[in-house]
Amino acid sequence: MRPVFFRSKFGLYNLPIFFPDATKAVVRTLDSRDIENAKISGILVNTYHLLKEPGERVIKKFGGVSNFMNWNKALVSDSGGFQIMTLVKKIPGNGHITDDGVIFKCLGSKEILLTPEESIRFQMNLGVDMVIVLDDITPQNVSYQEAKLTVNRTIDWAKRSKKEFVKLCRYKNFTEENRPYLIGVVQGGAFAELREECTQRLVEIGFDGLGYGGWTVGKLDNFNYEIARIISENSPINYFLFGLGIGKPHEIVALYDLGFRLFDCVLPTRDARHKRLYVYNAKSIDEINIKSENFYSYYIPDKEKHCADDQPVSLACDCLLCTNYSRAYIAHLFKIKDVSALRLATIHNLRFYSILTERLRINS
RNA sequence: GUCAAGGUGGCGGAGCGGUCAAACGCACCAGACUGUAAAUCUGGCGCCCGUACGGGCUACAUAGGUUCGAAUCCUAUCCUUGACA
Repeated sequence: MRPVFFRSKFGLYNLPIFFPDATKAVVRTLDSRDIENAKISGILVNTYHLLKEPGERVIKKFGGVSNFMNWNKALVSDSGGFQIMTLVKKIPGNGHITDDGVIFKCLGSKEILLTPEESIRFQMNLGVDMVIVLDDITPQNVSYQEAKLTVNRTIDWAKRSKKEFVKLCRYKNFTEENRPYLIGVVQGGAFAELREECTQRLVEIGFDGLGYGGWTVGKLDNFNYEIARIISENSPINYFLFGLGIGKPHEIVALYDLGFRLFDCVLPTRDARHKRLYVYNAKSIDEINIKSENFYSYYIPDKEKHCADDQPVSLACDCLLCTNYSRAYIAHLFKIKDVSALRLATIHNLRFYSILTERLRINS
């Protein structure tokens, strides 16, 4: 049986969990109480971005991210692997990758050297409940040989990460019961054979779980569930399977069925800021049927036709927005570009996702 | 009443003889967003036909005129604003 709890230093949390991305130790437009009030039980912060700002010195002074942002629930950090993809590989001149690690030069700031060991060490200092190893993401549309190189480097970095992790756990006197989780990340692009090999070799190294990055998935509805299945079938049953950067609500439902229990994604928060609110096609939370084909749709609050709509955004929602304000009001707030629109919409979309995980628990 | 400046697409506002269906901005419409360089980006936006390349029609206050050609020059009229009476 797949894990049913996630152990945090603040307690146990039921799975599945959706972690909104609080990349720079903030879910954009929200404060930590807002996140809690959306019934979110965990967030994900980012190694690269926190290393850059506010930097290790500040985080250390607070004894970790939880104190820094007064967040008292589950906390996960990402390794910076995704930034290797988006900030270095995709933008020539922004840095370079070697077998040792990666150097970020971007955005006029000081150079940041990130090695697998450094990523682990920094994440341990963040005080997170789950640490993710630095990986070398397989870009889209590369040859088998190129993909193979990223897999090899990912494996090599995973070994070094594990070694560093064990060393630090010993140094910090962690026990098996209170140490953070450590998860590896599977690469190999769309090559099933490479994905299988990568999964098996990571399992040999030994982790608490494996991540499957959403970045390399196909476009739109062509989500590569087959790769997810390969990872699931080749990993131990007690492993956490983490859908990194995943995803749209129906993708989460589908991956849950494949054994995935942890998810993080910028979509609900970014979409909220871009005026796309998620709405369950149901008259109440109890009537939500996530098994149905079209269990949700979007509400775009900038349409003129909504300017006088006195209904709530969603009847199947108990968030701050839906229990207090009309569609007309949120449309108005967006129209006049008041920042409260972003906050209310973000809280709403996060509550949509926390309801989604609640429904998954009920249905399983 | 005299003089001056002006009247451009839903709005603001460029253009001041041809490359103008008219820059740019706003508004509006459509789309994107997946381990956050993102409160962002892309496309459309007179009417008709075509998926598109494109073609046709009507337009820059109104009516005339000059010119091969006018949103752009001239005349008259009607409005707007300011100054002087």
